[in-house]
Amino acid sequence: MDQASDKRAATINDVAARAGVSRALVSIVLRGVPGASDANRAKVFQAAKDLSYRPDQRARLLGRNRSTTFGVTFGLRDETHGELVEALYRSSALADYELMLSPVAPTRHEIDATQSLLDYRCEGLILIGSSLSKGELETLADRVPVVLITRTVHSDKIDVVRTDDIAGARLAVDHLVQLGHRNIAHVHGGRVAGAADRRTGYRQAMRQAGLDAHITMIEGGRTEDDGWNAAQSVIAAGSTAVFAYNDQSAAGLIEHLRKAAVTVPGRVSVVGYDNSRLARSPAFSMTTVAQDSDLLAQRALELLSSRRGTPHTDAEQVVARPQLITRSTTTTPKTSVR
Amino acid sequence: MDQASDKRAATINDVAARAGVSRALVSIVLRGVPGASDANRAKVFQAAKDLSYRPDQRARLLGRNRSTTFGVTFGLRDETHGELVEALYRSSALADYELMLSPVAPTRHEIDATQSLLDYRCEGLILIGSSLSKGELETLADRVPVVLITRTVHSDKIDVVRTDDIAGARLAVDHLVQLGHRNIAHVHGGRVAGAADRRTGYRQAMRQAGLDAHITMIEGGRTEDDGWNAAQSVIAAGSTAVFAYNDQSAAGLIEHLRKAAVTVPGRVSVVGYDNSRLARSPAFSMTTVAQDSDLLAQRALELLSSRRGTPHTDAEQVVARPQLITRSTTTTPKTSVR
DNA sequence: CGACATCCCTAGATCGATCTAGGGTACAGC
DNA sequence: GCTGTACCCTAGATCGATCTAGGGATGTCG
Repeated sequence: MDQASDKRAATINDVAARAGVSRALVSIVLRGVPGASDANRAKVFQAAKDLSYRPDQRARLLGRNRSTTFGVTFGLRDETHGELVEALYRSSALADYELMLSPVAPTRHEIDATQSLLDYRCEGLILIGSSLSKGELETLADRVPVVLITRTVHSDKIDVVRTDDIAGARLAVDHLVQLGHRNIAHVHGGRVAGAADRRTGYRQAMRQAGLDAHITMIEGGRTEDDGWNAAQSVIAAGSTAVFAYNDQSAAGLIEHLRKAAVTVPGRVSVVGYDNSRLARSPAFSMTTVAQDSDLLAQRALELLSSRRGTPHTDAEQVVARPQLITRSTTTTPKTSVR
Repeated sequence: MDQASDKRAATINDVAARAGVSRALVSIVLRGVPGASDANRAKVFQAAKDLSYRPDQRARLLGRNRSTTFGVTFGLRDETHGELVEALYRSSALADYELMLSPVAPTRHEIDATQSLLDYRCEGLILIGSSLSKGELETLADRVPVVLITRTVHSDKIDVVRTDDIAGARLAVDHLVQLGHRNIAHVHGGRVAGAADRRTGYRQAMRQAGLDAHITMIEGGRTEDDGWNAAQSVIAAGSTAVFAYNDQSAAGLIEHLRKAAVTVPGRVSVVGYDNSRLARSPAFSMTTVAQDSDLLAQRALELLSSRRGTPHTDAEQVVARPQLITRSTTTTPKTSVR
């Protein structure tokens, strides 16, 4: 009989009929707003339970334009994005927000991903590591509040929540300097979100340590492959330490160095970035710079919800402090160079 | 003026007014169904373009219960799930399906993930690597068509699309056998989806090669950590080759072996599973067994769309052929054991 | 006892689309 | 000229919720 009866799921009308009250009262009770007697409250709850009623989100969202649904774009291939998404779900469960996910992939452009979220009339957009242009971002921001995580942009329409990547890079380099390294190279991230700041931080720290002459920029990227490909240049440069754009590229780099019989950290120390699963895993146990995903997620949600309904006040930049996590891919240099 | 006017997005009424036709005609034109003159078609398209109109998905879905929206659950931490999701988006773009994503994570149980999809009244569910019980799956299947990818279950209510993991495991083992290995261990996946079949395939292949006596099961799992932790047992067992549950655990294993000065593939050959980014990357360049994500995705979508409206016919099991990809973590055994 | 506030509840409009049913034209065939 | 038949178009119901406005009760106070 189950198969026959549940052709359609129970609606609010079914619940109202069973409880012997009006549709509106059911809505009142189930939303938990005042305006119903205890007796009726109980009846409605019971009826809803009996019918295992769950409100239809499509209708609920359509009903009143305060949807409390935020759209999130993220890169399917990017591990750290996954961790941020997790953090967003954690935070949104505490508050009363619904999230809607829209992935970005080589075959799915970010602009399509955001469009799909707008089609559902999300009340706000969280873009993780966006690579949209400033113009595209502002067009979006004209329609709906937008918060960037992990990426920054100079615009008074767009809030940004990010880690201080300059400081993060400096933490990494300072750590290496304190260990005694001088030939410290940076395998950078190219045009990826955050890469510019990490380059800047690297340069600053090197200069402050009086190591201007040792500044060595090596072409890299986001992926293991990019790190792998950078290894030859690292060896050629005679570096005793490397600060990599992120953990993934650091991992590829380490693999290649070890394969070339350049031990890590024996001959070369490596610092990653993100404290991703890879860095935490005993397989790498990588010294790295951690971003506080939970904080970033929470602040992003707070910003969005504070924007709802309000007209453009000035955009905010929330900047979180990074943290160095020392593990076993860094040590003192074996042979003092120069 | 932009900021002022677009407080609300354009609706179908706005388009109708601007084109000087009825709401219904706009709907007809924009859905591309017959029943409008060329003249009006042009007018509607123009009006829609002028207003940069995009239909409201909430309303569209609510309108008629043929929603063509399929829900997808996937593990945020699982790389291969990401690749399947990508493949699903690729396939669904060709056909006319919308996908709605719902992630599973340590803090977000799969049952919540599916519930959220049902709240949007998705017309079908695609569960990637589900770990729900048969009972839970069947409860879902009573409400809406369900297709499992990567995981299997014996039920006439639930379609399954998967790779033949038994055959995949056999490919891996046969490859090692042909290279001359005899002490071939299996670092298995525990209770993870597909793990049982891979164990079975391993055992079958070993027996057929007359290697019953060398069957060695080593506790593993899905992650790099699991592979890392298995390394000691592999060494202790004196294996010259390992077939791992997946690429991630293979990667952890390889790391640990190399760290222990057990060269790969010099002393130990390793075969992974999934042909994930990790396996493809030059950092590992791993021999592995590939699943055809695009085929799986396409078949899953086809199954779901064929189920729409139709009552339960018998569930289907689509089984795809795996493919061995030989790279550089396998070679002939250096020292013939025994 | 009438005025007024409070509390509980419901009818009906509304959100923005789709779909059904039926109303006009225009043209062909008898 | 009448009927039939395409073809094009629209009014209005519908989906399932929320929200507004207002209608009884009941109680309080002068």
